[in-house]
Amino acid sequence: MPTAAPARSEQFTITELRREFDVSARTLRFYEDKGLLTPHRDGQARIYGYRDRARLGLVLRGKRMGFSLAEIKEMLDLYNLKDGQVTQLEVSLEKSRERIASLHEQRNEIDDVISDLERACDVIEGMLTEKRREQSPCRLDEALATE
Amino acid sequence: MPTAAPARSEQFTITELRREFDVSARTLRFYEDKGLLTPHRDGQARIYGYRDRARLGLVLRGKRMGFSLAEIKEMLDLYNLKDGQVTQLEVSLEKSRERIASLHEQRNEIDDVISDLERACDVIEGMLTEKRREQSPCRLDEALATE
DNA sequence: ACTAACGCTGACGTTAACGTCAACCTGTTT
DNA sequence: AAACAGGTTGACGTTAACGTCAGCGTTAGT
Repeated sequence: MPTAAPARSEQFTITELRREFDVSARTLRFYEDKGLLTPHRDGQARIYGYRDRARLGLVLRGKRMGFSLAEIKEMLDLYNLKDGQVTQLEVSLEKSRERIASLHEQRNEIDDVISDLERACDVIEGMLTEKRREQSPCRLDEALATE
Repeated sequence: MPTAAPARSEQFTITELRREFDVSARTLRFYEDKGLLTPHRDGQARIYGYRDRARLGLVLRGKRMGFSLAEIKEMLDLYNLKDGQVTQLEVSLEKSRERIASLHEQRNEIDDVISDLERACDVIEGMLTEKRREQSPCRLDEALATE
């Protein structure tokens, strides 16, 4: 009767996972040491489930955003409350909100950098059109002039 | 009167800068080694100008965004072309645009994480109100079982 | 003159996040 | 049986980004 779980095993070996996400096996084992992944075993071999696969995706996204593995773990643990006490839930809620706030800040900084770089692009384009117009017939002179 | 204005010197000592930005002196010297800052000297002592101060701000912003010092240096060098050759300008322009594109991606990922966390907050809040009313079992993992 | 504050230069230590390598097991193919 | 592909566990190496510490030189105040 308790065959509620789908017999369709959505399991991955370590190489499957590492190819899909383009990471090394060493990295996956390292993440396991750090508690970011928790595959079970078939004998000695690791077997990753759907959950681990999803978490790995989140870890890598976190990394692309510049978070440390410790920070990422903290964020992941927010999804894993299962049956926390009320106080634990409250703490998690506060942490989530802090994280959200800092992410908004980060977003704003990114916006700033983007507009900075866009202005820089405009300037470079201006320099390029100007440089191309003067066709530099005397390149040698210029080269010699600028020591 | 070719007197340079040393009266209100826009110069900073290492401790002034480190206090303003809350970094260590070691860090400032390290950034100098890496070519991110280029203070001149009064005898042995470093003297930072407005330019260095601005660059330091950009470096720290870049760090908050998760960039390595090498990447930050590349971005800073985009502001420093002065009078490059045409090909160099073209390269810089392309690099700037790539950087802008990747920043847009990063921004989108941040948005994704933000909405993930906001949903998690909603779920946690739901669990809290329910928990406070009665001692019912909670199932955050099922509630979050996105796909 | 002495000390305290501030600054400098090495040089070694540290942490995070892996890479690399050796040695081993294990099932499958040749 | 031998080799091979894929997996495992240590253990040590590496890089980035600093921290820390020792030793030394200059002013400024007492």
